Amino acid sequence: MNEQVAESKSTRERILDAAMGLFSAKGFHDTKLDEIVAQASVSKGSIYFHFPNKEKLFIALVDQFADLIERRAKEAIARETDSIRRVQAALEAVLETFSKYRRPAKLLLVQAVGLGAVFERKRIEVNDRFVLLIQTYLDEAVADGSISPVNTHIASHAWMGAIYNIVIQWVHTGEPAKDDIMETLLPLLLKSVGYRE
Amino acid sequence: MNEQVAESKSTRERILDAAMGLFSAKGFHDTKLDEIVAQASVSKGSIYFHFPNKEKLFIALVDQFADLIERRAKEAIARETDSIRRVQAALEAVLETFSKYRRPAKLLLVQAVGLGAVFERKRIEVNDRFVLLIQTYLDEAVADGSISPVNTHIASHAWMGAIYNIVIQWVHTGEPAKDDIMETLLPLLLKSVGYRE
DNA sequence: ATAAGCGTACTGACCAGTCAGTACCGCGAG
DNA sequence: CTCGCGGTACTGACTGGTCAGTACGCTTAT
Repeated sequence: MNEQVAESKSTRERILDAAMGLFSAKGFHDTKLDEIVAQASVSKGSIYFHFPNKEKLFIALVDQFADLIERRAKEAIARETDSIRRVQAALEAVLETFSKYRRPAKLLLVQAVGLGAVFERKRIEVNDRFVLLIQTYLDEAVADGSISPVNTHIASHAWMGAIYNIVIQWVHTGEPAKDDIMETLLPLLLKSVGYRE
Repeated sequence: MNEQVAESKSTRERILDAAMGLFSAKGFHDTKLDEIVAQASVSKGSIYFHFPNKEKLFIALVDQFADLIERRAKEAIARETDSIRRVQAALEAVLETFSKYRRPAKLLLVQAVGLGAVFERKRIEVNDRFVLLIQTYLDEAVADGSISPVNTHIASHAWMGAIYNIVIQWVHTGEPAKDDIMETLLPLLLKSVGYRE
């Protein structure tokens, strides 16, 4: 079987863990492969056995976390039927997931920005995935009259930005606390599209 | 005199111009000093005469643009007396300046992120400058009753994020058009803190 | 003269990526 | 059962290109 004994995860996982820790803390360029080698207690060749290059290793981490967030959001949405509650549930799920996984959050929101063209496209792709998700349910909410008509495309981009910046702030300073975020940001976003609770 | 003939700006400016073009398009790491040398038609020695190193050259560009934005915002604020109109004027000025200077906008909002610790601190410093500016006048607006009481700290961070993300989107795709941004984003932000026009 | 301003050729540290080799396992043939 | 075979997972010393930064020299203005 491909079971591993308790003290040692699979090599691939050890690499991913170490890479996540280092990339999220120091960024892509300031993290040397040799540091990942040391941290993960694997050999350099081993990294290149599991990943084609440093860039793809980084992207694998981004994808992994983006998938998780999207899955959580969709699960939360599936649990609700009312359109405005779906929006709310998705927001909660996203914030919940970000705050639960601080290092991946930093990787996705900070360290994945400002690297070259390849990463740029990735970042936009991930961003657009979430924006589209929000927009779908905002449109639904407009259609059934829960909120006033707005440009939902701009609104959803604005929402993503607001969420990102608050989470980035939280990632760096630990402030504001998770509960404060939920209590302030959620109503703020809902009010921005004219929803009265 | 240190006047230059019409066709050639000062060397320092030519360096800054070329660096702005390249950094904003390709990012910090993907821009080679030799490319700046070629683009600016100056020598490498010349760059190192005017700037201590590549990093400081980049930071000089960031500072230059951040200063410009802050100046424009403060000018706009000075022209108004009513607190809510001040907030509005500052927002307009910031968006106006971003949309007028697309390349510097990309430099500040995209390329200055995800570089190492040094740049990180710079980015946070700049972000906090703007957040504080917004927060000051939001607090004023709360105090005089123009808007309902909210956590203005979180609100101003959320606002910055919303603005950033819309501008980033615009920087990449040219969409949404400047006027759409003004017409949609401004009311959206004001509504988010409970302001009724 | 002398120094600010600039040009050019050079250096050398750094680090992603390579590759020849090792360890170990399951499997089918004799 | 055991021996050869091939495949997978992994090792780590080594390489070679890249590029920020430097040394040093020439000019022109004062």
